[in-house]
Amino acid sequence: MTRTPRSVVPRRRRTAEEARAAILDAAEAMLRDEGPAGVRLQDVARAVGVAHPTVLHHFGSREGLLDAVAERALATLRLGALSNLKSEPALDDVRVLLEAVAAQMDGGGRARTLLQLTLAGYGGGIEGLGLDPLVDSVHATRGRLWAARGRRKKPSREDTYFTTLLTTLALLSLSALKERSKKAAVSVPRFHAWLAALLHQHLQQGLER
Amino acid sequence: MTRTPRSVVPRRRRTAEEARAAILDAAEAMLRDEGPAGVRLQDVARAVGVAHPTVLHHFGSREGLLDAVAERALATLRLGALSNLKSEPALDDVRVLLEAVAAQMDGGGRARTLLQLTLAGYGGGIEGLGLDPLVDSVHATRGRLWAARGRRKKPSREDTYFTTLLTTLALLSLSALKERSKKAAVSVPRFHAWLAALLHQHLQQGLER
DNA sequence: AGCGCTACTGACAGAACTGTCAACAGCATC
DNA sequence: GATGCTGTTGACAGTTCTGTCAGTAGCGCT
Repeated sequence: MTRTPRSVVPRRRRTAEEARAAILDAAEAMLRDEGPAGVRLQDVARAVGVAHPTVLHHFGSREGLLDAVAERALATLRLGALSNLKSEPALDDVRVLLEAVAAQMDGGGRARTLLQLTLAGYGGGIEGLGLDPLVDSVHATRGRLWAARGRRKKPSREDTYFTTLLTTLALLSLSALKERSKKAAVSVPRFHAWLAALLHQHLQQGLER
Repeated sequence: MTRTPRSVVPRRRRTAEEARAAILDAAEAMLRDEGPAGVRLQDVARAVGVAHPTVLHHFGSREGLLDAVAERALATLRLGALSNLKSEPALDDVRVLLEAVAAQMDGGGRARTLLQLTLAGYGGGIEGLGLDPLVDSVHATRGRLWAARGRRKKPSREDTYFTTLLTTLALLSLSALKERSKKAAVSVPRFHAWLAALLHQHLQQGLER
C-alpha cells in the first residue's frame, strides 16, 4: 500500500527521555479519545514515527505504557489543580477561580482523560483529584471573611469541602458531556456564571438551619 | 484446559428476543466495566453460554451489537429518569428525590455505563440525559410554592434547569468516582444530605441580587 | 578514527479477534 | 412422523495485536 519504506527515512535517535515523552503524548491522546483498550502499540508507534518494538523497548510492555500514561496524566492533573492557588483567591473572584478550574478541565481534554483513567480503575477516585489544597485555601479565605464580618458560626471545613467537591464534579462531567451536545442547546458560559453566583452566595452566607 | 466440550451441553434454543436480551445484558456489563473497545464477541458469547457466531447472527456485526447496547442502555436511562416523576415532588422532599436520582445512577452501574457511552461518542451529550421532564416538574412545583408565599419574582426556568443540571452532573460523576475511593474517605451520605440542604435552600430562596 | 552504549529496527512467532459458511437441531405446524 | 423455519454451531480464513530477538546505527567519548 502507501507504506513508506522506513529505510528511506533516516533513523532518528532521541534521548530516552525525549522518546518516552513523545510516546506518552501519543498514547495519552489515544487513551483520551478511545479509552485504555483503544491504545495500540502499533498506532502509538506510527504516530510517533518509530517502529512498535521501540515502544516496548522504553516501556517494557503495553501494561507498562498504560501505567506510565496514567501516572503522568494524574500527576499533571494534581499539579494543575495546585497551580490555581498561587494567589489566595478572594471570594469575589469565585467566577475567575471557577473559570480557571473549568479551563483546567477542558485543556487538552483533561476531563476526558481523567474519566477514562478512572473508569479503567487507574486513578485514586475522588481523592485522586487532589482537592485538599484547594479546599484549604478557599476555607482559609472564607474564615477570614467571616471573622471580618463578625459572624458567629464559621462554616465547617466540611461545608467548604463539599462546596468544592460539588463544583469540581459538575465541571468535570460538564466538560466531558458538553462536546456531544447539539450546538448551544446548553449555554456553558451562562451555566458557569449561574454556578459562580450560587457559589458566591453560599460561600458568604452558608446554610441556614 | 478446563474447556467443557459444548457437545455435552444440550443445545438451548431461545426465542430471538430472549437471546438478544441475554446477549445485550452480557455486552452491557462488559461495556460498563471496560468500555466499548473491551466488548469482545467471544467473551460476550461465553458469558451467555453460546458460540460467538450466534451473537453475529443476532446483531450482524460487532458494530451492530454495540449500537444495540447503546440504544437500549440510553433508552432505559431516559425512562428511568421519567419514572421518578410519577408523583410531583414536594420541595420538602428534595432529599428523597435526590436519593432517587442517586440510586438511579448507581443501580446497575448506570452512571458508569452512561459515561462510557458518552466518552465513546454514543450518547446525545447533555441533552441525552433527558432532563427536561424532571426540570418541568420541579419548576412547576416551585412556581406554585412561590405563588403561595406571595413572592414577587418567580425564579426563571433556566434557574431551575441549572439547578437540576448541577445536581445531575455532580451525582453522575460522584457515582462513577466513588467506587475507587479509599473506603469512607468521603462520606457519600453526608454529601447527599448537604447537597439536599443546599438545593432546598436555593429552590426556596433563589439567588439574591 | 575507533569504541562502547543503547536507541532503534525488521522479521518472526503466537495468540486473539471478527466474520463467513455449510451444516446441525430445536420446535411449531401440518 | 414429516417438513420448514431459524436459532445455533464447529471449522476455517484473514487480519491485527503483543512480544521476542538478533542485529543495525546514531552519538558521545577517548
